[in-house]
Order: sequence, then C-alpha cells, then structure tokens
Amino acid sequence: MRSTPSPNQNHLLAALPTAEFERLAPHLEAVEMRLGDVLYESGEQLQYMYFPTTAIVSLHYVMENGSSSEIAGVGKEGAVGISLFMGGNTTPSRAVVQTGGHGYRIRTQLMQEEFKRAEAMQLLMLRYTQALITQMSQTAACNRHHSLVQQLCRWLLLTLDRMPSNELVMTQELVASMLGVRREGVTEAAGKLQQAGLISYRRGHITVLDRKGLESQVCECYAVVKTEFARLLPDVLQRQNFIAYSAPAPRVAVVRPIDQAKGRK
Amino acid sequence: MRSTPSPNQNHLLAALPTAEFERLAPHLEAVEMRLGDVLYESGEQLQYMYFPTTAIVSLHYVMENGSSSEIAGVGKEGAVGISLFMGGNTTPSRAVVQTGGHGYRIRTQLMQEEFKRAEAMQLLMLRYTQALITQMSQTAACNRHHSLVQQLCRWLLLTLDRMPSNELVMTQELVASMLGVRREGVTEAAGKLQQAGLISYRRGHITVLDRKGLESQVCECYAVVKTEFARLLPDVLQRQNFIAYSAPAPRVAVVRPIDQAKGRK
DNA sequence: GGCGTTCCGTTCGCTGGCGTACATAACGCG
DNA sequence: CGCGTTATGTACGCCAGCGAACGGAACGCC
Repeated sequence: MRSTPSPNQNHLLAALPTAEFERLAPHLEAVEMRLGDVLYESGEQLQYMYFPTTAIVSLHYVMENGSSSEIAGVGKEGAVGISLFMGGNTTPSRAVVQTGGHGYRIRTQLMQEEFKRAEAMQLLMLRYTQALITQMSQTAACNRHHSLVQQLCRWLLLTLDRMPSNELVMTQELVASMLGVRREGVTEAAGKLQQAGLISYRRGHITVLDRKGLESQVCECYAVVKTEFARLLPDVLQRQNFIAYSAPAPRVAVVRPIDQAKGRK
Repeated sequence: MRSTPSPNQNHLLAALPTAEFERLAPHLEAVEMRLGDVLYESGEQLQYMYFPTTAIVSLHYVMENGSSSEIAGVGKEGAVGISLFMGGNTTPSRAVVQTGGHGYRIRTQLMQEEFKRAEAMQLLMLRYTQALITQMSQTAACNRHHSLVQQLCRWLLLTLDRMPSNELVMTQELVASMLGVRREGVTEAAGKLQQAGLISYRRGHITVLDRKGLESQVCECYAVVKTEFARLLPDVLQRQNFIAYSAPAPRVAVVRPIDQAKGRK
C-alpha cells in the first residue's frame, strides 16, 4: 500500500510561499477520493475546498432530462470549490470523482479566511479561476464545433496530463457521460483511435500508446487550455520537486464513506 | 439625440455603496459602443474595464477554422474585462459589441487598484464572475444537448433582458455567429418561432411579441442563469431607481473610432 | 471453473444541422 | 426612383451522432 501523496503534489499548494503553506498545513486533511464520490452536489453548500493530488475530479452539469456533460476537469493542477471564495458558496454544477486517488481538503471557513488575507493564496486562486474559465469556454466552443474523435482526444490528453501513468482506469460509459455523448459513440471513436495505434484498451482500462499521435489528431482546444494554464500559473511548476514536505503521516479520511469498503485498514 | 445614460444604469456600478461609487465616478468615461466594435481581441492586453449601460457585448471565441461562438453575453448587468483582476490580463476570447449603445469604462490600473482595496467592488466583481461562470457552463451544456430552436429562445430571452425595448436590432447572420451555427439554421428556427406567433422580424430587426411563449419553449438553461444571477447579485436590483447621478455631462468617447461615421456631431 | 454481471461491439433507421448554391426581397443611397 | 447592396428564403444531398435493441465477451466472485 502506497503512502499518501504529499500536499506538494498538488501544484497550487506547492506554489504557495513556504510561510503561507506552513500556516495552512495543519488544517490540510488528507482524503481518499474514490471513483464516483460526489464532493458536492448542485446547489449544495460547500464544506471544504479540495486539492487533488492523484485523484481527478470532474465538474459536471446534469440536465433535467438526465443527460450530463463535463464543464471542466480538476486534477493536481487545481482545486475544487472555487465558488467558496467567489461568492454564493454553491454552484449549479456537481463535482464527481472521475479517477480515484488522493487529495487534501480544508474547511470552507479557513479557506475563506486565507483568501481574505489577500496574499499569495488569493492571487493564486484568482489566476487558477481564470484558467478554469478558459477551460470552460473552450469546452463550450469545442462542444459546438469539433467532432467526437477530436473531443475524445482532447479529453484523453487533458486527463493524461493529470495522471502519473499512461493508463486511465475508465469505462467507455463513463467517458461518454463526461463528454455528454452516447456510449456507442465513444466505442466508435475509441475504436478509430485504437485502429490508428494511438491507444489500446480493455474493459475499463484505456492505455495511451502514442501521445504524439493523439496530439496530431486533437483540435486546437487542448493547446489553448494548456497554454493558458502555463501562462497563468508558471510558478506552479517551479517549486515542484524540491520540497520534501513531511508532516506527521495524516490520517486519511474518506470523502463520502462508502459503506462496503470500510473495513480495510 | 438622447443624452448619455447615467452610470447607474449599469447594475454593478449602481450596486456600489455611495462612497465607493463617488471615488470611482471621476474616472468613469462615457463611451459609445457601436455594433461590431471590438473591445478587446484575443490575447490582447486590456486597457479598460467596460460597464455597459445600453449596449450589449458578446464574449466570443473564434476557432482556427474561422467559426465562432458566444461564450457569454454582457449587458447592463455586468462588466467586460474580468481577467484584468483575475490575473493574466488577457483572455483567449474576444469581446465584440453585439448591440450598439452606451457604457462607461475605466482604466485597467485604476480598476485593479480599486479591486485590491478589498471593499465592495471586490466582492461584487467576484460574485459577478461567479455568475458569469454559470453562464459559460450553461452555454457549454446547452451547446451539447439542446436544439437550435431552444438555444435561440435562450439567447433571445437573455438578450431581451438587457434591452430597454422588445426589439432587437440584429441580423440573422449575426445571431448565427453568436450561436455558432449556420445562418440558414437561424432562418429556419426563427421562422418556426414566427409562425408560432412568438416573434416577428424584418431585415435586421427582431421583435418579441410573446415573451411568455418564448419562455415556454426555452430549455432550462435560461432559468438556471437567471436564477443564479438573482441569487448572487440581489443587491444589484435594489439601488436601481433611486439614485440620480448627475455628473457634468461627460464627453462621449468612441471605443474604436470607425473611420466613416466620424463626422457626426 | 462455472455463472452472473458489467462492459463492449455492432446494427438499423432516423434526424438535426451542415455545406452549397441560388433566388428573391428589403433597404438605403445617390 | 432606380440600382446596388445586403438580408432573407428555399432546396438538395450529406453525414455525424442519436435511440433502441441485442449479442457476445471479459472479468470477478463464489
């Protein structure tokens, strides 16, 4: 069993100046996020802000007729729950864990106080929000104009960038609900990519074989989002590897205690 | 010729406490915004933040292949240029005047300073940004799941809410570029609405005859956006009518001096 | 190692919106 | 008032993605 990843694996936390980070550290609670966990529901008051390290969270909008689509994804490069400092404290969207893993969370109130200090955290969060807005805009435009295959490529690449390996644990059904399309559509699109030798997959696992190949198929949207993140959050990549955070191994909380899997230690 | 509308006609400016508003007022410059004026181009440094009063601005994303779609619209309820305080100071989108009219603008630097004071303006702007995010998310989802007719209804209603009258000065071609669809598609959709007696139009003018009727056709997205604005910016509607701002009639600047129309007084 | 469940593949007809091409009609300028 | 310009109407074939339905295959559990 691997140990819990350090908070520094979240790029935003890692980008904080040491002083600010240390102030926050005692309040960071390690959490395990399991596939399907709902961090917050549409319209629900946010209790925590989440900083994924190895997990990936999907911000979703679910329509009245039940169909849904992803508005944006959040992984180690970001944070879930920005509306907690933007105002209103809720959103009409839902946050669901798309790839199981770990992360940290901090209570809403503490985060709000930290934000109000108007120091590094505030700037960081605002810039991150700006980057998130770009991602949403691009999703809107991409939904309108690009083919399913292109969108699948975009989604795969964005997800891959948040993963440690090149294998996604992910059913086609799930991918379909992310993209807001039919499952059969994903089967077909993924089939094309597999035939082209770019990916291979089996029951619930998608492996990217040829990243460059995917990049050559993807629409511009991927690059726009990546570029914008790099521009807005350049510092985020710098402090990365040279900090060894070693807090007393925190207890791991589970986001939404799922009955069954409780008795494992 | 009507006189320039007062800054209070912009809901955000009107929602500011008197003290803050007065501090800003001397720096507010009245501008005329004409159809097609570009307030800022993709990637361009923002010189001003704009507060429309009677004009409507469309935030657009233009794809490499030339097609485009609206990400969000901004009228008297909002402001153009949020990235100026979010960070980065540019966006990958473009802001174009969609309905000619008036507004006010303030220099980037002044606005940034005001924001940093962390008083009412900051809170207001953050909440507005949150509302804008909702609009963008909803656009993304709507693009994916709803029919052109529904989207047209949504767009008409959102635009109508920003207009003083029930007539939009707008060609079908322009509407098409907003929605990111073909012009012919708009002709067809608008035709249906006209046959249903909900709207009527002639060459560049669309008149809404039956607002309730449109609301019965529209998808949920319209209500979600409206509700979210009302929730996040309730104060905005309160100070509305009871302030009579009377600055010395400001000189009207033109956003992007369009050659031809210059010689009018 | 069998069995049930979950996931994936494939098919068929359908339709909404696309691309193209052209006709007609309204406006506005001289 | 006529003429050019610009906006709108219509038509045709096309295709991506939808909806529904079903068969088969992989995995995981007992």
